[in-house]
Amino acid sequence: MARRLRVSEVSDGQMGGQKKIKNMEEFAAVSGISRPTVSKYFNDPDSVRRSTRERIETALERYDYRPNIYAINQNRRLTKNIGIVVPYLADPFFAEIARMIERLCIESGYRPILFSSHGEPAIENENMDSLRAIKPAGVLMAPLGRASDKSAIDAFCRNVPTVLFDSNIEGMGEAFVGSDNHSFVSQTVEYLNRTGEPPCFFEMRHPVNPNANKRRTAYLSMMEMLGLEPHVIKIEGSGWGFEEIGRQGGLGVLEKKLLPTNTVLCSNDRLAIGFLSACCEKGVRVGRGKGCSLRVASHDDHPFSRFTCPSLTTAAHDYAAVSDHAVETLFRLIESGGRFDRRTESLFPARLIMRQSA
Amino acid sequence: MARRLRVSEVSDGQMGGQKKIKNMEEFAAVSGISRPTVSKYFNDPDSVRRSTRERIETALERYDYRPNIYAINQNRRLTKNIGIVVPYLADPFFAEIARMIERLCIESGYRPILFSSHGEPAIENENMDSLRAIKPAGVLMAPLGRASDKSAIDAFCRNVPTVLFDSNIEGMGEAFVGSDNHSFVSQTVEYLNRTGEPPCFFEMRHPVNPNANKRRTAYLSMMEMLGLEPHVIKIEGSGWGFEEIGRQGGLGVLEKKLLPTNTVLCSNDRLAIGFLSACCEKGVRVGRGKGCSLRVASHDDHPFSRFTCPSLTTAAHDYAAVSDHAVETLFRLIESGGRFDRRTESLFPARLIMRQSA
DNA sequence: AGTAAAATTTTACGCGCGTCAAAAAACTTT
DNA sequence: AAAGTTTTTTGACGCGCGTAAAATTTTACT
Repeated sequence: MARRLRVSEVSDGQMGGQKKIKNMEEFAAVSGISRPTVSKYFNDPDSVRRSTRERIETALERYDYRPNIYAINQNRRLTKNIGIVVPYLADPFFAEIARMIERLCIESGYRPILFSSHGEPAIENENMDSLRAIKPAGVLMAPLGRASDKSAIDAFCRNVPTVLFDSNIEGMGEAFVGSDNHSFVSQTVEYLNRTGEPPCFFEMRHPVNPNANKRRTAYLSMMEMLGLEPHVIKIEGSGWGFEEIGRQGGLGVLEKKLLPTNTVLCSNDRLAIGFLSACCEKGVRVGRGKGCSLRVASHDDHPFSRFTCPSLTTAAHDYAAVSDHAVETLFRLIESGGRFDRRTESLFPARLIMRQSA
Repeated sequence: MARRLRVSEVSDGQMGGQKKIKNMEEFAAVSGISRPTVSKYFNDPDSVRRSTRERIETALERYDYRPNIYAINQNRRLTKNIGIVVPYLADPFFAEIARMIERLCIESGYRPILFSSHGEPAIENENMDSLRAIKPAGVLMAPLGRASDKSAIDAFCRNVPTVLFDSNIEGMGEAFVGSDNHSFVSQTVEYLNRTGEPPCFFEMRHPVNPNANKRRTAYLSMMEMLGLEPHVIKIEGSGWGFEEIGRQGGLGVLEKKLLPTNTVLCSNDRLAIGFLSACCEKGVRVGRGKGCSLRVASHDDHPFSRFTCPSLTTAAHDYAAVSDHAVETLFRLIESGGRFDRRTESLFPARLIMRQSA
């Protein structure tokens, strides 16, 4: 009854390694190792003796067996899954950062699983439900922000080891990793002020993302520090179609000539892309050369901002640093059993990218 | 021994529904239904009597229990997972179509899982490995194209019910759903020719995507049909950074004045975005108005093409039709046991979007 | 060679659920 | 009310693997 198979019994005669391995039992038999040891090998190849490891790996080449992931996850207390949640995957910024995070997870032997909330709180909640179902070792989450169901996120973070990134929600998750908005704005404002008229600040009246608020605050304090009068232009619109909102808002201020200066600092690149589109439509030449009546700058270094007309001067995220540190923090969190003694916030500074628009 | 728990034994006294349910056994106990019947309910709520269903759902409200997904998938012969593979998620076109496909899958009670190949064949192969591991009911795959490891994809499609979309690989997968490239090109060429000089065709010398070849062929046959002399401009560059490739190529042809006509038809929008960026840099005014020396059009209706300067005239995919039909085809395939009698190819026509660039 | 330490094998149980067959109970029909 | 039909319950097995304890083998070391 269930006695262990011996090599000779499962040998495939003249087929030479064509036998299909159904489970770890059979694979252990053909590799001449006991199943528990094989199991140990798959959990950590270095935990078995070298000669054992080599025998397993030899068998692995011949029989291509892979442990059933569902059986593994059912029995392990912690899976190797890592959830990644971004608010809006159609934004190349998030696609890019998700890509870097995925790669780092894979390199460390984890299985990243990517979710997008598509800008909708209901989907964000669904994603958290899906995440609970897969019992991840940890989660890296960039929340929607203002629209998020705060209590749902809070409850989630209490159950699942979570590191927030990009967009901070006070007190939630075991840590936050993001960009230092003050660094972004101080560099753009300083540069614009040094090379021309001081900028007005162009943003949505009801931004979905908490970074927007920090950027406005930073703008105001920067202008005060420089002894300049701030001007904040708030445009209408809701949702995640920032380019269109920026375009409509841009058409509005250009038509009504509401701009107090010849220099516009947009809260983020996607808004700026829309604003530049509006300038083009209105025949307003943008840039710092002669013949140009307007300078436009922004924040984020969105993948497309290099290709706007004119190319967009902006403050760049340190994508690599943010994703590296977020992943590293999550790994530390997992090793600490899912809890930190205190919540940490890590902010990375921006790098000014000077292009043609300002 | 393992005798069934009765309600009274698991009642939580005065806590009123706070007891944590560990498994289906316990949930069956508190709902007063046997475990096999509860199991049946979760597989198909309509397969149990109405009164039974209501008792289960009442208990569900009080105790929020969810079956362990790993145990389910281990025992079911077919999971409810559906794999979605796109070649490059940082391209908003794919992010958009992935979003639509995800939604359709969820609505039908499946669990979509999204993978991006990030433009690299090695990752595409890794993704197929990951997909095998999760034993999906079916897979919707947009392959990399020319760079794909064809034999790996072929082997994969033989094991897993797969529908290809966007980019066709002859004979692989049980079906293909995509756009009709001829429809795209015939509309743009016809329009450009009717409203001005006939276009030259601007493309990469070694396009990664098979649609590019079809578009060139369509351009040539269209020009022949109209009795016009075709001009194909092939630019260098490799990889998935199409905008930068288009920009470099654009700078090249503008500097060397290689354009045979004042009208350029780009193979795709991302190339066109780069080309427009080059025009801007070179001070070439693009559009159909006076003062403009160049017209530019393209194909895809990329999410950003509305915001280029000037906005891009292009031929739009029928995103909805392609994703609808791809998902529907996959569901039919799953119901047919994973095989079709013959491979079908479904192509959807384009819609011309006239904007400012041509 | 002898002994202790480390690694492996045996043996056995458990995870949470799908699924089956037979028995019991609940509805339906005339 | 009896017979027939549908649904549920009971009891049991299996899925593929993690894991623990005890027995055994291998390795390292004095």
